[in-house]
Amino acid sequence: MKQTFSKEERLCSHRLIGILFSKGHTFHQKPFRVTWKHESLDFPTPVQVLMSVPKYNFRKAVHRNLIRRRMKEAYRLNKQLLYDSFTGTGTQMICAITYTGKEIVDYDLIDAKIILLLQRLIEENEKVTG
RNA sequence: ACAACAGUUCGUUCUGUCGCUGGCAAAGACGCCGCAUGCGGCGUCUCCACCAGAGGAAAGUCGGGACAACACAGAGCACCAUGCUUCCUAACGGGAAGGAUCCCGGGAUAUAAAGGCCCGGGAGACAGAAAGUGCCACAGAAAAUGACUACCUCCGGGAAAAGAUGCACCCCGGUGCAUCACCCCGGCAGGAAAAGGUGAAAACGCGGUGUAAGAGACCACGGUCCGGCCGGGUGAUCGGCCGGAGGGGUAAACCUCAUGGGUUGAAAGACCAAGUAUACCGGCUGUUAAGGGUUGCUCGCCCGAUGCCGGAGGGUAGGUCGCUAAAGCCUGCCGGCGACGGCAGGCUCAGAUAAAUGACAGAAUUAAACAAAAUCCUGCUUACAGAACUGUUGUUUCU
RNA sequence: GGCCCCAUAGCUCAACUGAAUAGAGUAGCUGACUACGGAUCAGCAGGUUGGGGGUUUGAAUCCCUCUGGGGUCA
Repeated sequence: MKQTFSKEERLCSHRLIGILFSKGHTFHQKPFRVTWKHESLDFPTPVQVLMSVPKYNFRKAVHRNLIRRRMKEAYRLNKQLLYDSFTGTGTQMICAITYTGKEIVDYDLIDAKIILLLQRLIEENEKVTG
């Protein structure tokens, strides 16, 4: 099981980010807000994701970096759950995870909540693919 | 040894597993080219290893630059900034050393007081108020050509018991009249700035002479300011002598003087690729031009037929460079009180572009403070657990 | 990343080039009016002028610095 998090797995295109936030679907998972949309990509990876911590809640760059790195770490270690549900379906997805909590949370809690929202995304993907 | 203050330096480390960004070269895949047909070259991608990977403040964006574009010919006005001296620096509103002023503490001398002198510590945007304008509430006579009270002179009036002088009468000490002094009231009069409750601030301080009353009007002592000469110092300035002045404060009020500043900032800018609309509406002009050109204005300057300007709208939002070898860092020596500079040797130390330093476990002391590069450098300011060193002061113990 | 602006009573705003009690509307409290409430009338309270420092006799105002908030630039 690969645990990498390379550039192809991150959402970098300005154009796709604009499409995602204007036309994507949204749900909430306690400290996070998830925006997702099915989209065909130029890369073989099943999902492209971006992580964001808004400046409104965390004024200092150090705190934003800390939370975003914990989110990235949790996604990197658990993303195989999501990838397994996409194998063979041929669909691709773009997704944004925004931290909406107002205080800094430990890694263990972030890890548990990331697993929950990945399972929700798997359900949404199965609705489309049947 | 402990505590306080000041300054300087550092500001987590190691091991294992997984992961991120850049570099490097070996290997593999793909594409192109050359031919000697399975080898070479070039480009892109992947990738085992290996190497490097946030700060003293990276922050605030406060000051100054480098660099870039614009119109980097030029002139004037306006505007802005700075303001003791010398030095450091690429430059600065930064820094070093010094000077004067002010404040605090102590001491000596002297005494009417203020002040000055010596020692120690501290502070500040520290040019000019003697070029001009404005302002200085309330209180107070008055806040800057000072005159309200009180004072003096002059003028007018009043009062009269007592005073002085002169004249007259009675007749030998009295009476009457006039004038003066004293007293009171008044004045579009003058003098004076000494006393006066106020105020943040009151027209050099104090003592005398002087005068109608007074006053730096004059004198002694002291203090402030200006100019000249002599001496010390690169200079600010200090000391001495001579002459003069008497002038409230405020320039982080306008202002004056001196010095400096063109404007805009890497979303600057250069190149490549892709794509769209040479469409629509309104306005303007014919070469001695309309109009335009990231300077506040005027002049000047430049562009100006593939017409220009404005409105509304359409397209793109990818890549390369700028982008890190620099006013660079470390060590040693030399010069300088110091900031700093010079010489020699060595080193190469993030370069991302939705944006990289993390997670977990263990150990050292245990959980480690403040806090994240975005073109770069330099200073300032602000935040900050802990550690080390140096100096000063105080207390205690030992010799 | 650069540039610019703002902060005054619980709320919305004044106070012009410094002048001594910082003012108005609304909200609040008390009383009057009313059978009760609203409206109205009278009165009261409410401010470290975002924090700190400086200039000045005197600062909401002028200067410096910090904090918080907002705008703008391909």
